[in-house]
Amino acid sequence: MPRSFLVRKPSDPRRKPNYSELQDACVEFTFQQPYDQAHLLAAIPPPEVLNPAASLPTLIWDSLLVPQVRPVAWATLPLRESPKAAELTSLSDEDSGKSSQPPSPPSPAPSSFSSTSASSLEAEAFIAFPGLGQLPKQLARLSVAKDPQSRKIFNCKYCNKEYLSLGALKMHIRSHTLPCVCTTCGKAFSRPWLLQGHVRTHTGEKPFSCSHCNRAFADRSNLRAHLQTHSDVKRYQCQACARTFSRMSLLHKHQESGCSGGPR
DNA sequence: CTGGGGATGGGGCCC
DNA sequence: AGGGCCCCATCCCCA
Ligand SMILES: [Zn+2]
Ligand SMILES: [Zn+2]
Ligand SMILES: [Zn+2]
Ligand SMILES: [Zn+2]
Repeated sequence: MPRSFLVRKPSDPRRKPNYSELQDACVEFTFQQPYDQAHLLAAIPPPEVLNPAASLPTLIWDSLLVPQVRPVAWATLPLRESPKAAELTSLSDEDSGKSSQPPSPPSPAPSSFSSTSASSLEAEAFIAFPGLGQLPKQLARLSVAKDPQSRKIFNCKYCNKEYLSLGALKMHIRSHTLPCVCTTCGKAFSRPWLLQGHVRTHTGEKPFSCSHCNRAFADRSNLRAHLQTHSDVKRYQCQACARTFSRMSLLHKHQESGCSGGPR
């Protein structure tokens, strides 16, 4: 129920961000509310289920600017050197340069769990399941196998996903342990910056503003999506009717609702 | 019903 | 090696 946390304060737009709320990042915390179901589900994502090739959006921008032949389906590959990225960078420069963090105060390093080495995995497990005794420890223990090419494979004990690096696995495990907890509402997140973005929903801080219309956003990605609305040529095109859309989700809606547009 | 905003999850890259 | 940050993908809602 993400929306339930939406606390906008239109009458108090310039309220100073309560950065003290960030201190609670990744501290011990006992879940007392039934956890958001969607959140739990998201914590165990079967990536293969998430529309593998259902969508084949044509990024008009990219196809225009990157003449090389490549599968349209992969047109969403990150192209950091593309003009698109350049524009984003330039506009975000107005705010805070390259950093997505607003003028950030000296953020206290979350120390309670971020000790390095594999022991941090266990620490996080205990944080996430304070009442489960030894179980988390076992769950968090790494299972290292080897694939046919004799590379190490790290399995997540929560969902059995495989990773080729310990770092990747550790990062993933955070999505189970959710060590970063908002003191305002108790919602937990896998990473500090995710919590930080969430805290903005409490503070109303919107560090990313559109240079075209002065509208501000709390999230850079949402600003990016907004920028599309200023563009004549939208990134996502329906292959059947050639209509373009600013968002993948809109293209999906269009296709699922039956594209009536004649072929061309 | 469509478009757009809000919120959030995760992988990847860079320092 | 790990933390931070970036970008993408989605889902949910509302005007
Ligand atoms: Zn897992
Ligand atoms: Zn909160
Ligand atoms: Zn704008
Ligand atoms: Zn169409």
